[in-house]
Amino acid sequence: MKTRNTLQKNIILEQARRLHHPTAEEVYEAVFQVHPSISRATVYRNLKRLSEEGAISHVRLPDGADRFDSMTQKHYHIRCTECGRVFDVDMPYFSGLEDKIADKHGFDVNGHDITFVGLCPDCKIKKKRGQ
Amino acid sequence: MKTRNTLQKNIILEQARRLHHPTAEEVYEAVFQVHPSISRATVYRNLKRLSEEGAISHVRLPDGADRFDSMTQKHYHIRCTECGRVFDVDMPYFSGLEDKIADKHGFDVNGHDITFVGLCPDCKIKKKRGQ
DNA sequence: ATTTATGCAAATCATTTGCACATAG
DNA sequence: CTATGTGCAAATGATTTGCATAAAT
Repeated sequence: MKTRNTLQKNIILEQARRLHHPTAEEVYEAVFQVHPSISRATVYRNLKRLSEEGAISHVRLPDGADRFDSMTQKHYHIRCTECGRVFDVDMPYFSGLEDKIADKHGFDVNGHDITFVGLCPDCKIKKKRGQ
Repeated sequence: MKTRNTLQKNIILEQARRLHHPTAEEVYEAVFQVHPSISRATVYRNLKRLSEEGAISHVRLPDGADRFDSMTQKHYHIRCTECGRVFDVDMPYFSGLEDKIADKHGFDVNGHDITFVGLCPDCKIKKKRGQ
């Protein structure tokens, strides 16, 4: 099946790129501002297609809704336990990590993900203020 | 609030420990065999309590339902992309990993998780047979 | 006796799907 | 023209919650 170039798809890509690790819902809200007849299903479908086509990447985290990222190279993420926001981690990617475990388990290891959790700078300040 | 020792809680712990990285649904099914009046809500509530109390650990993965693990020390997991089963990874825990990123982001980093994905030995065989 | 836990059904949250209609190629 | 995409509403899957009743301390 060849994929088409629709108005909706373009706006969704634009907003997914403009926002910072948005969830599908956040993309929906942004697209809604400029194209109010958009439906959530269209946003979900296009985010899926766009990541299959490699225009964005689909970030699945161990908690909460999936997010989308304009940075398509492999890298790690950190999630704030307080506000839930997600940031890129500036740490080199462990390209050799898979090989270290393959033999021990008999798995064909295809990839890995590292997710850090912690308290982001903004939430640290809010917490300090609160007490 | 102090937590009570109920029949249900004991059976849930026993089954969660006996099974291998079960989902809540798998625990429910196992408990149902011995105590058919069990409700899913009770299973979810007790798995949550048991992991808060440290009897089991709550494993959140970037895909699919949460799982529970009798191995309560920190360690990594690998998930088969074909059958979805989860296994422990026999690789030393990176205890110093958080420190490496803290300064660059202003986060208070509290932990990390590594999830590997790949094809498990059983699914490798099934795939080979299928073609 | 009092408080916590259970079972049920309904609610919630993220995401997917079926289907009739619209539109890009 | 015809296949692919859209919008809607309903379905799905995982998990949580409100509430009346039951059981543990």
